[in-house]
Amino acid sequence: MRLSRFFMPILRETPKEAEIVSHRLMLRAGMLRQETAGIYAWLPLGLRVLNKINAIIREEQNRAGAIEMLMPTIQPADLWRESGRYDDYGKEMLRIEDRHEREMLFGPTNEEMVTEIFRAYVRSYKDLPLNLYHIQWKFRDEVRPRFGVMRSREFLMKDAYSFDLDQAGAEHSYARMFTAYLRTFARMGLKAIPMRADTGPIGGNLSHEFIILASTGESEVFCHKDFLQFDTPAADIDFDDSRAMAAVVDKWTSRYAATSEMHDAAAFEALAEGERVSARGIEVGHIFYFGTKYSQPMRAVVNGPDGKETFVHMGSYGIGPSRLVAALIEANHDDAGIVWPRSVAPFDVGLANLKVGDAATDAACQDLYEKLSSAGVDVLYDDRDERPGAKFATLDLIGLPHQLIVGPKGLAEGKVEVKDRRTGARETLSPEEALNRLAARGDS
RNA sequence: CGGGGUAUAGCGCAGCCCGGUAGCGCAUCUGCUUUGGGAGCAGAGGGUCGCAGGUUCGAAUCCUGCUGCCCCGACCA
Repeated sequence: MRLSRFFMPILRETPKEAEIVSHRLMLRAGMLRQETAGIYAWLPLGLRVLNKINAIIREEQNRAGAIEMLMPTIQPADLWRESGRYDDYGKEMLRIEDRHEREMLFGPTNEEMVTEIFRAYVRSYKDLPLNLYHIQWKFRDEVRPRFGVMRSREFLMKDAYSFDLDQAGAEHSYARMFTAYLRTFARMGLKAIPMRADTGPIGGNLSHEFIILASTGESEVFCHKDFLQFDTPAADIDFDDSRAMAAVVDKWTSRYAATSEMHDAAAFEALAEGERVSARGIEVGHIFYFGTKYSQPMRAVVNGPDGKETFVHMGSYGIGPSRLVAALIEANHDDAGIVWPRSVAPFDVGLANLKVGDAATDAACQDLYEKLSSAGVDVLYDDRDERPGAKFATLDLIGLPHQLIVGPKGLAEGKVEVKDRRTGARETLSPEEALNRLAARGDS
């Protein structure tokens, strides 16, 4: 992508409404535009990151055996009357009336709808286990939206719903998602720690929040330092092996970990001093097992092996991709701007032409741009007629993992420069060496 | 939902107390010079001063009402 033809409205000054660093940087980098309180337009750069995150989530959900679908944002109120949540949910639910004066709502979550779909088609235990997920916009009319997309009213959510014949099966499904979540966050370069959680309005009796550690996080968390060294489950782990799945959950729940709401100070103090980690955290995922809470009132039943009808056991599993964009920035930034982990960066490489209009520099940049692009490297080519300082500042702000800096001074000696955004390390290389270096990184 | 702020050009702000033809910086446009860490000079464009009433010869400024947005708390993927 040529920057001169891209739409990336960066700001030099921070809009005053932005309080936390991720919100400030998202506005400054031209990723996001607030339309009204808690409702945002995703500009091209922001959308690229959101899509990268979604792609990782999809891969890991699919790997764990979940199946993607897409349910609507607007739902009929009657569905929610069946579960009893239409009245319970309160003012956080955005209620709408259509032209026929039918009561509708903008979905804050999808347990009712997915249960309705399930019961319409599934009759036999032989079709279980089943896990359906989608990535869809949700609306919760928060009393006080704040911190940009960290707590917005409209937000994107990946929500998965599992259906099993009994509790043992449901616990296996829970463990699959637990494992998938560990892998998902690890692939984004995040240290996510599962913490036992309240089940809230979703209901149920087994639940974990996945909290990532970030110095600017919203809430205080306490955990054993072993979590920082635990290995992420491998990509080839057998998700159908219920023992292997249970082992993952056992391992990742074997040490103390709690948010401030669930904190047990005595238990934490019982740990040796060197084992205690208290930090700040951001909730990026939340999983629930809630048994027959919805299948019973909504009559989602299957015939078991014994020929009798049984209410299915369900769980639901949420990740907020839009919040993750902000959380990733909270965990990855410095004074100059964002520092994207490779796996979610909007582009792999920022190519800075330091003297647009200089024939040799233009030609060298064009050549590198074409060769990197055809090698599968996603390049943002800054071909604007700006001074070098402005280009460096822009590239640092938007945080692409690598900068390829090409100017007449270097070219006179046959050299270009490759800068690593995270470490700041610079290498002076020939264009061919730079190409090999960056193309190799594009593979992983 | 309680408490506190704030609203003037795309962004950041001054002007308001003490009423008199709306200003600064950045950004944008034109020209020239410049080009390895947010350039310089010269010029230009851009605002029904959040909305609605009121007071006044005259309101960004004073008064009344409303609305948006932000922050702190209680609540949350």
